[in-house]
Amino acid sequence: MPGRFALTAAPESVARCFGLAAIDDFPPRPAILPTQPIMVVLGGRAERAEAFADGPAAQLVRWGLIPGWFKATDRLPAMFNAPAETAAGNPAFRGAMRHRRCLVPATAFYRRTGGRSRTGPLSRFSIEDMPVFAMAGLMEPYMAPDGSEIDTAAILTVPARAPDAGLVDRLPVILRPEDFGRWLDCRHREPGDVADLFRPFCAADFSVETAG
DNA sequence: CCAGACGTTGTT
DNA sequence: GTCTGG
DNA sequence: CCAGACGTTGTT
DNA sequence: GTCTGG
Repeated sequence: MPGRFALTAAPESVARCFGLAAIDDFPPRPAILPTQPIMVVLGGRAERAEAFADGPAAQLVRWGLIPGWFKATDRLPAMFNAPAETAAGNPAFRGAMRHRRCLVPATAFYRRTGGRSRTGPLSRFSIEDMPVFAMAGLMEPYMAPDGSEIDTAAILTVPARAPDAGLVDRLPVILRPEDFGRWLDCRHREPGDVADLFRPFCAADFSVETAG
């Protein structure tokens, strides 16, 4: 449940990690917050019916998924995370889970740690042998009342495993490069075919430092 | 059948 | 849109 | 997560 | 301080 993450790698580095044919330049972003634009990587035409590009492509979307059926008069929901355990059946995430699974490139994410009081220190999580890593995400287009369409996204989370339960309650789903293809292939893989990917790294797999 | 709900995490 | 509760 | 508002009434 | 909206 990162409520904050970072993407400070160079654009070429991100392009290489995700097999992107092209990438727009972007500045280092040490503190990315909900409702801000985030980069997502989606599958190409072979993997996704709505895709334009041949291969995986990056685009910017609003961090905070708005279900397509939300009415303008409703309060905008702040769905910046989605619990992976129930996402496939949840009306808010169901369509995206089936048709618009994506990757969210990051170099670190932030969480409060230490007990259930949730008043612990802010900790920075990174992965030593993966300077750029991928969080599993869901993308959903939203048609605004004025006719403009904005693309939105949420990051999937899972409960921390037993050894980490005292440190953090939930962690984002992190995908390994060998699983990118299967996750992004919404044409041939249904939610049930990718549910095995919903396991967190163990906190021991992260480098955790106190952060401001 | 219709009416109404449908979501997250959290103390920078 | 789609599911649940009444 | 942060930024910004923070009023009125009401009585199963 | 605490809630809401983004």
